[in-house]
Amino acid sequence: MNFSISEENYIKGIYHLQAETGLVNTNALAKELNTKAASVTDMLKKLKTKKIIQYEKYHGFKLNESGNKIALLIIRKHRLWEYFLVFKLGFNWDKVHAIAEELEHVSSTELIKKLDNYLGTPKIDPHGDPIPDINGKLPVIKQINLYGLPVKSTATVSSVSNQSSQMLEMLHHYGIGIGSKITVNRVFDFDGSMEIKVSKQASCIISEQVAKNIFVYHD
Amino acid sequence: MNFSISEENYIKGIYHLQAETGLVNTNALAKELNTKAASVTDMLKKLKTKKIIQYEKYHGFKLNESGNKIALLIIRKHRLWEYFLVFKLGFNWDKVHAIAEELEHVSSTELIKKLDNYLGTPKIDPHGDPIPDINGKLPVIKQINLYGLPVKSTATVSSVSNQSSQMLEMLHHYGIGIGSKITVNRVFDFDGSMEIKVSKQASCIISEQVAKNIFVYHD
DNA sequence: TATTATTTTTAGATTTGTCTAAATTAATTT
DNA sequence: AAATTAATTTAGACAAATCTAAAAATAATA
Repeated sequence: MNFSISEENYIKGIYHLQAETGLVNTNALAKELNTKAASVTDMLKKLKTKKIIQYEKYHGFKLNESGNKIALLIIRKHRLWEYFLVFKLGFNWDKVHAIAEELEHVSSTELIKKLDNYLGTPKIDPHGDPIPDINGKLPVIKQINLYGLPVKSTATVSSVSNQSSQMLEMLHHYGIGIGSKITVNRVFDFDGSMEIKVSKQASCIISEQVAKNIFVYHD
Repeated sequence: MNFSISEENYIKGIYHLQAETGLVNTNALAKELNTKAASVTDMLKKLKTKKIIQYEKYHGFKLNESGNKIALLIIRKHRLWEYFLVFKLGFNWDKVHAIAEELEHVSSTELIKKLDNYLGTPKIDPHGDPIPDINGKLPVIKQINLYGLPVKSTATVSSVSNQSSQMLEMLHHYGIGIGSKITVNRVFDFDGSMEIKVSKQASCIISEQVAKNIFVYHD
């Protein structure tokens, strides 16, 4: 079945809200999509006839199985485009959302297949969110602490627990960001500092404290 | 000023038709855009109030100066995306038009700036059509015959005069396509055949006849 | 030039997505 | 449990883009 851009935005909106609350209510979705409750009700009727949602008047709604799959495939497009914008075009990760909102509605599935391949089928987007696979399955990403990563092994940065500006400044200095590939060269027993290699940069040394705030996953 | 996707498509349609005939007529544009004459008339009124076209009822229409610039900037987006699809994602050049039709309506100008830079500001798209610059100026491309290209100089393939399947088969064998970079190593006086290097492939030899059907431009 | 044929425009309807205001249902309080 | 408040839906309107059918203007031809 085919969906309009507006329908796709509603599906995505429901997906994000139901993750938090199970059943979604009209006002919440209206707020999420910057629209009015009456518009939401109109669209709910349409999505119900298209058999994408479970919906009882006055009693909330949520995506059904096929609705969820559609949502995940839209999110897949969104996150692949974000990855492209950041790691190929050089955008900052905080500037790409609005552009990806537009790109995600380009319909060609062949395009997304080739884009995914071109990017090396990444598992995580520049914000640290997992990228659903071609079947709409979210990858299970075992995040481990960088400090626990064995010497000589390589992993990808997926999140950072401390989001303070001081921490972000450090990370920027070391050239570490979500998606960076990190290899541990050695750990110094004296103070727990680690010598690591970030992507294709020269090796550097980070403190135990910094390492413990960085989470990575094996590819 | 902002334009809807539909308005952009009309502007582009007028641009392409006026190149051939000067003034465009309603039926021709309706055919070009797969729509009805009445719909065209409606849109013409709107484009006239937006001061994009010159239009006298019953007497044809064409883009004015600002209309032309808008058209060229849309065409710029279209051709940059086509270039991306072919040379980065690996699409065949004959499969990319429909996808670029969608991508060209993504609105971010920063996106196009960065895409252009990422692609190396190409001057010509995979179909051999020139790519307007950031100001909507079409590059003037001096096409010269590959056979006349001096030894040791490099140029980019822009078009092929013989489009027969036999010719295309040859070009495919040599890995030559629109956009390929060709360096002339030497020319054999005996039969006029040329030793050339195509992009990053190993050198090969093509006949004078083949060379004379290939047109290139200096970057 | 008068008539016919073609092209273009107008008038009015349709679809999609949206809105406001009023009505209905559900939830909360007294 | 009745009254009040909040959430949701309905009714009806609107804008954008499209269409069909009819009217008007232009072009072609006898």
